[in-house]
Amino acid sequence: MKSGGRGAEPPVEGEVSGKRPKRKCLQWHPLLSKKTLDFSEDEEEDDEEELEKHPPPFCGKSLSQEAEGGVGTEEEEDDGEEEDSSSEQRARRPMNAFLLFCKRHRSLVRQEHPRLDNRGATKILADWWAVLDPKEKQKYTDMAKEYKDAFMKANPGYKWCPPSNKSVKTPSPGANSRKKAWPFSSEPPRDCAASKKPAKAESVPQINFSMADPTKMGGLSMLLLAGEHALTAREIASKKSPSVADSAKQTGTSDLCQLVEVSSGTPQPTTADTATEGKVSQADLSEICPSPGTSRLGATDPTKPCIDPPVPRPPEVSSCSQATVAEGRLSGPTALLQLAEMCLASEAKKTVTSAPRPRGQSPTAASTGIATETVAGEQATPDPEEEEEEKKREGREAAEGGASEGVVRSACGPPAKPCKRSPSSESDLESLIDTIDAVAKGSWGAEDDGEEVPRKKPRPLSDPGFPKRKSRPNARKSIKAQEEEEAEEEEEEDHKPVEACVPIAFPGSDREGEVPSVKAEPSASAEETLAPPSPLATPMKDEDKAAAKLESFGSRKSERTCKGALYKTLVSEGMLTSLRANVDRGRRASGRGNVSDLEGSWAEESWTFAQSGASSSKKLKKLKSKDESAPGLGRLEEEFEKKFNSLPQYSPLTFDRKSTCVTKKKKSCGNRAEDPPKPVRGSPSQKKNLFHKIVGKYKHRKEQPTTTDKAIAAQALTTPLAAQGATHGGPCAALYPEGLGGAETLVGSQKRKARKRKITHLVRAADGRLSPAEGNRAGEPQDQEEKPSTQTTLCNNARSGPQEACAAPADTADRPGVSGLPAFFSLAALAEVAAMENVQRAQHTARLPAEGQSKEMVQNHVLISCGDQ
DNA sequence: CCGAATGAAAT
DNA sequence: ATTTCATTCGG
Repeated sequence: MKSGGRGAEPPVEGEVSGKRPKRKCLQWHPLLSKKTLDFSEDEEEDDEEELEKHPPPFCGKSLSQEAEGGVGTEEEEDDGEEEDSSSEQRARRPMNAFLLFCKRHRSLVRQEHPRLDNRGATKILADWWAVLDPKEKQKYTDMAKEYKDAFMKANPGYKWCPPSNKSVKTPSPGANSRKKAWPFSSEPPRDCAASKKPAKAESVPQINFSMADPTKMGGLSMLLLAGEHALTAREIASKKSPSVADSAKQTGTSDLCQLVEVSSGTPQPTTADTATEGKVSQADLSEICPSPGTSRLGATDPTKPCIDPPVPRPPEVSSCSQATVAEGRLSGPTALLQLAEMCLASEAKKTVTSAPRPRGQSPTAASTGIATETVAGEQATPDPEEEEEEKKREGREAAEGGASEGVVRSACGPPAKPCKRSPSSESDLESLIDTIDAVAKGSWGAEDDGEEVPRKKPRPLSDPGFPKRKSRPNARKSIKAQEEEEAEEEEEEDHKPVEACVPIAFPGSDREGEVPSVKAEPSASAEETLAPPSPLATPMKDEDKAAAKLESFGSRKSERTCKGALYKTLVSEGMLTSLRANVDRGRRASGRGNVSDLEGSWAEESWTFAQSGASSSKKLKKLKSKDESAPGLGRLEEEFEKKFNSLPQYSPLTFDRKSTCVTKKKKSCGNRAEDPPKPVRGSPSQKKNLFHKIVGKYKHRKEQPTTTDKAIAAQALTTPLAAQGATHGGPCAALYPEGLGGAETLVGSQKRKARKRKITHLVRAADGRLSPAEGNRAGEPQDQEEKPSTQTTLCNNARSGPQEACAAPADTADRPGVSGLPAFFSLAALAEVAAMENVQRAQHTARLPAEGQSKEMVQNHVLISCGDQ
């Protein structure tokens, strides 16, 4: 249907006749995080957990099957036969290095160029990728490989292209209408779930992957994890050697294999498994609390179930919470929030028993209401309202994120763990988050994994008790000022660029940045996402900060506990369904340990961290939907995520920073320290190469320069200068020209030839330039921003070190293009170009940008010139 | 749902 | 050599 040829998508359920729809994929992947839909709410996550916990869960049939490879034959496909699942099941192919890169940086790009659409962003990303330092690239490549390997292990026979197959079928009812995000859910559930689920119920609505998926996920994830884990470790150890991958792989493989085996071992036994599951689902549910934890992690002991929640809850906290609320939603804490909510709910129940929940208020009101409630609850008693809250939440968890958090805090009571970490967070947000985390987490552990290792240090500050918001400041301070934002940041960077830079990245931050992806709310869009609810703080700052680093936080036990309790309650009450979402989150938060983890590095910590902070945070907030993804994927996802996060993220600044250094003096906004580090500098020769490259690129595609390019150019120019500026280097650094060697592939320049169908856009304009469409499309929108940004970049660069660059550009604010370019380009040439451009464009675009465009042209020319030189 | 990009795999 | 599909998300 649909127009498109293959389309099957929409029909998701629909079967398809179509060819292979992509839909079916299971997507085990971790990263996929985003997808998520919303349905997640419904499902019961618990099951997942439980299942997960059990080692062999089972359901996995599909999974296992795949893993096994089947029983013969082609794995996946077959499934289909068995269950339809197969159809759905098909896992999505693992992302390649570039995709990983895109995923990681797209948000940044978008941040810079809000107006730019994804296509444009993709282009930029491609450019970045092209110039990315080989080393950096290698990281992504390795990860991709790793990912792929793990994936393959998990799905032995996986074919990138589905055998024609059947199509999909499986109409899953709508579950995924959108994308199929979680295909698997549907299926598995069927098997396993079927039995159990029904009873429960209502939840049923569909999907669910509740059990099945999770289960699977669990299995997979474990596998993956293990594999990754192994790999990672290895990688870390020998990060240097290129071949690492292989070795790692092997190692990983074995581990994975084992895991796989384990899991697969179960496969057939579906029955048994199923039974188990079923059990779990229902029976266990009630008990869930303990069981999951226990089973899940042997190590971790779930032990005390809900202790935390009840306990603490200092008044102070409450105040904090309020503050939090005020701020709006923070992302990070989402998980916490949920947890809190859960806790709260549970408490409430206990106390009050369920009460009616009015819920009348409209959503909007809800938030407010909630806040109020929260407060009230704290002080006085939990009222029925709380439940209301739950419901509301349910309805719109996302929106309320902030509020909920607050609630959470109060409810759960912070265990008091003081940990704050935050490397860099600066803004209130951070502090808030930290606080929350701390509370929630209680124990936060270490973070992570080997790769990231360096940074960690969560040094807890002592927890002074949270004096309301003040805590925040204190915290910050104590931590050291990361937040200082402006000034401080710089300094910090200077101090330890390296650390800061560490590729590792900030999981949290990342997410934040990405979060926006939530997609659900367009309106909210970036701003909201980024910006904290409360206006007060500068939104930008927050963003930056967030982006900059927020880390995650994790809360495990407490949440878990809470969750368990809550869960129980809910279950008993039947609310489970509704809560499910929450639970998820909670669950997620709790994260269990999972497996192995051999070294452990990955394991708990990672996810812990990931989970709460990172992943959930934003996403959840906005939509809860996201959760699901998380839940579904669960740890696996998280791990990947974590790993993913560990990948270095380069700041756009590098390329271009919009910011405005000028505008704000502070770099605060503009700068985000995000980027790493890469010192990079290029030698002249390198530069030259770079230019060549660029030139070539342009030749091939004349497209617009895109920010990147410009940036690059700028960079190149500045580079030398910058070199010293290393400190700052941050900005410049990222990409370094070096790469060219060619080894990498020249990809950048030559974009893949257009497919026949696409060719259209290739048409050349009269001038010879690219077709207007292209040029315009990308160019225009970006132009404005780009231009400035470019300049900015320069400025920044300059700032960093050399003033030369700056000076020039600064002067000519007007003509960015020209100004930016270094003197050495022939002005005349530039001028001509510009003139031409202007003329042409002028007609078109009247105002604005004529320059901008011209600039582009100019740059191109310039570049070319350079090349020649 | 297409598309822009890169890459891996399949055909 | 070409085609699929993975991720993103605005049109």
